[in-house]
Amino acid sequence: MTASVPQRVTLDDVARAAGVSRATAARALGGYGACSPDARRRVTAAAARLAYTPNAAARALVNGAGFRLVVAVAGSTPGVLADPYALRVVGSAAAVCAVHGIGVSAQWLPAGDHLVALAGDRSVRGVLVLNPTEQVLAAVPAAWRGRIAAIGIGSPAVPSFDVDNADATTVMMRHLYASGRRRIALVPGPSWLPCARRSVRAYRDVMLAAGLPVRVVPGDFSVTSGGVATASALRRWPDTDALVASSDAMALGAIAALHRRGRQVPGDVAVAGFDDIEFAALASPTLTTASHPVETIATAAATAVLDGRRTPPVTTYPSTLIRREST
Amino acid sequence: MTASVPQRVTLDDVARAAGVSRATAARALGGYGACSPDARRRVTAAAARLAYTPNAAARALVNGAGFRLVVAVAGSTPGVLADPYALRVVGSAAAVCAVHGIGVSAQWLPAGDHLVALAGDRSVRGVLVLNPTEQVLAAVPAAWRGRIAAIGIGSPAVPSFDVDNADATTVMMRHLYASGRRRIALVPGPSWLPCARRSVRAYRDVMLAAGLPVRVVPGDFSVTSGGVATASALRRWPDTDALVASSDAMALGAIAALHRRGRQVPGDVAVAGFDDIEFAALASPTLTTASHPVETIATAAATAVLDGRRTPPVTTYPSTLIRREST
DNA sequence: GTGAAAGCGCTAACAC
DNA sequence: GTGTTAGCGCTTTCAC
Repeated sequence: MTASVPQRVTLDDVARAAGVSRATAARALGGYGACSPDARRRVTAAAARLAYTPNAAARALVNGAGFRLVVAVAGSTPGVLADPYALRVVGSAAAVCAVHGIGVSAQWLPAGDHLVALAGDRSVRGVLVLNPTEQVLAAVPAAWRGRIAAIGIGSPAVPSFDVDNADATTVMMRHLYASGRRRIALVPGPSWLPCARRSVRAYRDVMLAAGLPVRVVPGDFSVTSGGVATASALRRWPDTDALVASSDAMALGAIAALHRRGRQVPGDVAVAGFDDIEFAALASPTLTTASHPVETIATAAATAVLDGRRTPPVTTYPSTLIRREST
Repeated sequence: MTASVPQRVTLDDVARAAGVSRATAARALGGYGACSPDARRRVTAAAARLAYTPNAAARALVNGAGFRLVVAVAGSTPGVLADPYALRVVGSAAAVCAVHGIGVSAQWLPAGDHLVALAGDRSVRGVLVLNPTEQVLAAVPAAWRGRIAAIGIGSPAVPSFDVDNADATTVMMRHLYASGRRRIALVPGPSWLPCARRSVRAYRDVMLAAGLPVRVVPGDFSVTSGGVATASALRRWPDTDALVASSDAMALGAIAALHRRGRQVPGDVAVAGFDDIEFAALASPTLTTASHPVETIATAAATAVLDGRRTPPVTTYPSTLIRREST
């Protein structure tokens, strides 16, 4: 260890060391304006030698770029911030931000118009909206194009990064059908969530095409709601022989509820989840589920916002069926 | 919704609205210099009316305070960033940061001297070190006092925020002893982790005081390591009648390993965990564990760093025994 | 008690 | 191709 607090190196120091003006140094480093190869070389060398790192605050101040990525989580309660799914997104974003020398802050998004306030905040470099609704996206100011991305559905102004949960649902339904299940109930996420409606649609399509009854009991992704939905499904349709839940938490809650009622899994009722969390493989029976590449999705979305590149309107990530004992 | 992109409100706007100078407005809002009660009232009212939020970039620039809180996670691989425990800390910090208008970035801390680089980075407002070792803390520059906190052990320069895992271990040991267990093995965290050594010490004290054999097989908090440690413990001490793990993940891994070997839980071997994660209550058998107020701890540590208040050298949070079926 | 003014480090017009 | 200059929004002396 040498100096405990290294002297801060500014652009002025670099310029002086390279024998040029500050503006030239900025151009050389930024690579935008005109600059002689020689000057560029000298500046680059000086910057490297002095271990120059630009002051992000000054940069943010002058060009209003902002210095934090906000992860805005839509949902009905502030508790959505503690959701494991949201945490994985925030964690991935925080790792991406570290590389850019900025940070991520997380906040609950009770309604779309809160996004407008963020747009007016100069400290905000960009926004990642988690689980947005059409209303939330409709509130996105046009000026935010390129500085916002959605994990969930998108809109013309907001590129979407999401798992292909319609396909995942279809694959899961076919798997259950192939293994002889016919009275299959779906426990999707809350009905206000567009991706939950996507799963319902995929489920309906398969069931109707097979001439089977449609049975949907919405949950909210939580363990508790999985138990409640299971109770409700069994009450309404006692002959149910399979339960497809849109989260592993709900599926695990469903298994617990079935066991409490003396039903065998998968003997009496097959149960499938979604996410492939670590404990899916530890449950008894081990849980059949579909993978959900949350970190990949969040990293891509954060990178797209921070790099400000043009992004396709929708990027879909595949989900893989993982067969275990519960089906 | 009115204007799509609200005009940014600056201190100048507030000052003008309140009919005072910018300096007075700053003093009134900051509450430091001299300021007449009347001016203060007018300024406060104007700020509220205009929904003024200070530009953190400008503030960071002028007083060099930085605009991100870095969560530095010590560990042997970058994978520690994806650990559920680290994610909960980052998530809590991100929520605290949102209130302050700044962000959090997360990075792996392979060695203590990486902290020195952070100290030289003016964009860094403060640091939260997760699971530090004595070596890591020894590398903390003195100038960082008040801008750094540890979740785990501390040092004279770094205040510590941590759960009382010595006490938690002792309480758990007494519980097992009281329920008749005598051949109790401990599966603590990795031996480089000071808090793991604390648990071991508490465990030894109880065992030695009771004249019982000391049996320790370290793990790394993961499900896998819980299984490996269990196999190792059963091989070395086949008469083991209880396993105390320092994480619920390891305990769940231990239960799975025991079941694979045909051992009953808790009939043959009692198993206890630590953390009280959601799935502890869903496992079969449901898992006896001890609570770990991670969010409370992380929020307190982040707040202490961001507020820059004087902090006691060590703040300890209690853990509660949660009795379930596995013991 | 209050205002004027300097300056944090950087970018971007604008002259030369 | 390069240097000069004017701010970005805020804090903080220093006069008054």
